[in-house]
Parts: sequence; C-alpha cells; structure tokens
Amino acid sequence: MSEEIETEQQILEAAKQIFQERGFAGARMQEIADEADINKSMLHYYFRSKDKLFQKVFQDSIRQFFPEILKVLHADLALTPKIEKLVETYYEMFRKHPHLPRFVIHEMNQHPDRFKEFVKNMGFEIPETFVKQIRQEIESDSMLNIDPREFIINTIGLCVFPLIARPMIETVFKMNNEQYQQFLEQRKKELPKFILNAVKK
Amino acid sequence: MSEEIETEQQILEAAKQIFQERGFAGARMQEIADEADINKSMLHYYFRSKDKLFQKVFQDSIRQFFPEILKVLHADLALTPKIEKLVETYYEMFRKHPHLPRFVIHEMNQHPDRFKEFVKNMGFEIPETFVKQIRQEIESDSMLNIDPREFIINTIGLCVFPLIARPMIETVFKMNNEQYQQFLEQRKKELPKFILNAVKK
DNA sequence: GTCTATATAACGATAGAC
DNA sequence: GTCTATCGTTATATAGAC
Repeated sequence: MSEEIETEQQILEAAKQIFQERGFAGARMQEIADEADINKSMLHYYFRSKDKLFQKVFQDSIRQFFPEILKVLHADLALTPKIEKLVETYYEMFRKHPHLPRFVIHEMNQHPDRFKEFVKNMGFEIPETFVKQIRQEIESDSMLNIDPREFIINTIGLCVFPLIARPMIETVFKMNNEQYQQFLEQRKKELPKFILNAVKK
Repeated sequence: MSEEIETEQQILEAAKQIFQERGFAGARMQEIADEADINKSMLHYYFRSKDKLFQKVFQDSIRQFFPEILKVLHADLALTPKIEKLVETYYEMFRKHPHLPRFVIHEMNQHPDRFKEFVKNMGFEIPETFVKQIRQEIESDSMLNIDPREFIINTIGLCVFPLIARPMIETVFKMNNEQYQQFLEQRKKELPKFILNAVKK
C-alpha cells in the first residue's frame, strides 16, 4: 500500500531528526513518535526495535553525505574549483542537516567496529583519481609535497569544525545567530584560498 | 576527613572517564560506581544527582583544557613556535584524554545556552595579545590578510578533527591502531608547516 | 495497519540500618 | 560515611482488540 510506505517514510524522517539532534542514547521513542505524529507502537511495528530504527537512520545518514563528497573528489575538475566545490557542498549539506556532522562523529565513536564494517561493506573509498591528481600537482612543482591523506583530512576538518563547534565560536567571539551565519558566509569564500595557499609552493 | 576527599576524587575520576566516553545520556550511574569501585548510593551522597555530577565533570573538563590553550595563545612567542607549541599541546592533551574533544563538542551542542553562560562566567576569552600579534604580522606584510577569528578556528579545527574522526580515518585509509598513532606523529610535525604556509604571503 | 493497555526491565534516587 | 534494600519513574517492547 502507498499508506504503508508513507508511514514508514514519516517515521524515518522523524527518527532522523530526533536521532541526529540527541544521539542514540538521548533519543526517546516517544519523542520520535510525537515528531512523526503517529502512535508509539507503530515504530516497533515498522522497525521492531530502537536499535534497528537507529541503524537504519545512521546508515542512511552516511549514505546520504559520503558519496556526495566522494563524487566531488572524483570530479573532473582542476584543484582550485574542486576545493571550492567541496567547501560549497559541505556548507549546503549543513544548511539542510545542521546536526549531521556531529551526529556521525559522535555515533561512529560509540561503535567504531560496527561503523568500520559498514563503511567497508559499502565500499566507500577515496577516489584514486583524486590521489593521483594531488601527486601530479606535487610532481609538476605547483604544490608542496604533502601526504594526500593529510590534505584530505585537513580540508574536511576545516569544513566541518566551525559547524560542530558553533556554541563555542558564538560564545568566544560574541556572535548571535545572525552574526554566526554571516561568519559562515564569509568563511565559505575565504576557506578555499586558505586551503590552496597552504599547499602552494 | 582525608577519606572523604579521596572518595570524592575517586568518584570524579570515574565519572570523568564514563561521561567523556559515553556522554551524559549514554552514561549509567551504576557503571560510574563500578569504575570507581564504590557503592552506587555513594554517588548520590556526594553529588546528589546524575545531573549535578555531570555538571561538575563537564565544567572541570573545560576548566582543564581551555585555559591551557589560551595560555599558549597568550605566550610571549613568535608565531611559528607558538603554533608548534599549540599543536603539541593539543596532541599531548589527547594522549591523556582521548575522548575529551568529542565529549565537549557533543555536550555543548546538547545544552548550548547552559554552556555559553558557563564560558561567559568563567571569563574565557581569546587573548587580545594574540589578536594583536596576528594583526601585526599582517601589517608588516609577512602574513596574508586573514580574519584573526578564522585563523584561530582553522588552527584548532586542524588539531581537533583528526582526533574526533579517528574511526573514519582508520577505515578510509585502512589503518590499524599503530598506523593511526604513527600518522598522528607524522602529522604533529607537518601540521604547523601547513598552517603557517596557509597564511604566508 | 492502528490503537489502548500493559508487561518487563532499567534507571535514578532515597530510606534506614549499621 | 557506607552498605542493602527498595521506591517511583520512565523506557523499550509486546499483547490483543478493532
């Protein structure tokens, strides 16, 4: 039935919101039911247990953002526009799912082995094309000799950190919501320059 | 009594470990008691409630690492050794308290207002001396014109991210524990160069 | 499929003996 | 100050009527 799929989808959206905001341990099945505007027992009817529902949400969350990032890394673009595109992609994702980065970071550390097996099974890997691109830049003397792994981690870290550290940033730099958003806008423009300059010879 | 203080300290150490590892919602009073090797009811005798015990641990955690970072920023050092010292400080802290950065990030986002008020009350602020140092470097044309806030956030983000993203890094780059530690060692040397080069004219 | 009612277990917290 | 026993609540999960 179409009703069935609709209810299931409704539950998943609500669960995604609550789990991403509060984490597995902090989330309540009742709160998810309220958010989905359905009866609590329906959660068990469709997903059997809190853990199974969580697994689905967690794995969907990773499937949602990981391939998108890898796609940008693999794209047929020069380094500069590629980094710009990557930063843009991260900030767009954050706009749509503000709790996603912190959620994944917290939960993958709670069950690292489970997480690792999932990522391995999904076959998520850094595109070899991107590693080659970095190596080529280095060989052609247009880039400092940096470990490609370091470069990737640095780039993603620079994208993610200001998003998960929001309360700290707002406090230390005395920003309100609006000023923080404005800060992110400015940062979106400046960050690619920072990254590229860091590896420029 | 000395016994009293000792027990209290024992509880705090156990609570710190469990809370930092599992977060507030994921932590169990029984597990803290087991870790401290005392009776569960003692936790309430000394700290009344789970929330009060957590507040103490959370605030102590911040008081433990925040001033240390600010001290380095304020130190009378040239920019290069200061960044080296900052990176060193972060990695040393992580060696002692592997869950601390993720713990603070997760919990401050769960209760941002409570967090903000605490930081404000503690009077934690970015040393004006450091901001001046950045401005001076820019004015003397030895540094690109970067917003000092961006520079601080970038530096700290680059220190923290590889620590909180450990399971992801280990999986994507196919590292075991030993290789990850080795990667961090290499990174400790390379990171200051990356940061300084990013703002070099 | 969806609801109400309830089982069952876990958790934070307290009472009271020592 | 420390222990055992237990209260009261809340959480996940299920049974059973419709």
